[in-house]
Amino acid sequence: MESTPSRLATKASWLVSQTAVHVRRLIGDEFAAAGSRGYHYRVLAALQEFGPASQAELGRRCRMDRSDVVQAVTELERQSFVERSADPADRRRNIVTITGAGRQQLRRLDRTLDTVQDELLAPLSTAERQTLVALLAKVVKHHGDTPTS
Amino acid sequence: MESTPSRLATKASWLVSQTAVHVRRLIGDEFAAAGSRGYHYRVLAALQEFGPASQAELGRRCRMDRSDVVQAVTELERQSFVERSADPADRRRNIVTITGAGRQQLRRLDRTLDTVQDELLAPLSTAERQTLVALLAKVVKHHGDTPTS
DNA sequence: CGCATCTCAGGACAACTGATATGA
DNA sequence: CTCATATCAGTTCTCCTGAGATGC
Repeated sequence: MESTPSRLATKASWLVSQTAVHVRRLIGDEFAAAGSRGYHYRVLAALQEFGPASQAELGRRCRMDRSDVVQAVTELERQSFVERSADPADRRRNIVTITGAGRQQLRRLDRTLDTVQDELLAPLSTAERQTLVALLAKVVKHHGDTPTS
Repeated sequence: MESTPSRLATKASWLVSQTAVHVRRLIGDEFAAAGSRGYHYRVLAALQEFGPASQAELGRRCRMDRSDVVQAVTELERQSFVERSADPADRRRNIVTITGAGRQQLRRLDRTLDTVQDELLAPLSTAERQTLVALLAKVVKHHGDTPTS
């Protein structure tokens, strides 16, 4: 059995990327079977938690590009998971609202994520899982508060 | 300031993916400026550490698809960072060898990765960094030993 | 024959860029 | 005029699939 170069095995960047690969592998098929993908989940989750929002708002909350929001909302609209309506107060904006079916889809995707969480962190103890999540949250928060733009 | 949905902020899958985004942002431009990308680094690192290898072998070590190895090696060959030669013992195989220029490029990319490592883990203490790397290594190892194929 | 290797063509996803139109 | 919003078209990167040609 060939082993991974040791210089890679000790680098956080490699480990993070590889872990992300496993996440995508675990989630990918399940989400696809549900007719969704990562972008859809993010949008639905933001709408559920913060209520109706403009697309620009969604982009900032979900850390998605404006153009990807357009596409995701269009697809979600086609699936009747969200609704787009003009904002009377600002006619540039679309107000995006989650529907009942959208909430149901979100619950379904949420269950998938919980299952994946367990599979992904299978080799870790409960304490280790909490530690990992806390450390990653710290890293994400730090770089999230110092955005590229 | 809009905040991220809390259901995302506690999920390991989201945190891992977002961290991977930051990794790619930090590495991306630097690697591109050096005329390389992640796949190139992996191949060079494997060659440096284990010596000349066939492309199939490189694929297994770097966790890369066979078809991506072909492309990466072709590009590295064009940059004179590796050399391809037929294996006299098995004429199906190409023996890929790293060149002097390739070793130099690898050192350059390695320095970049070290810098990125520091930036990425900036908000963590030394002990926390070690913990994070250890936990991620555990996860990657677990899922690596249980491959999809 | 089965099996491994290399190669090519192309798809899916996430992230991103630039240009354009419109309205505050 | 400046700025924000929405949209469209297109690129890059990684990961992955299927098919073909060749050689063990």
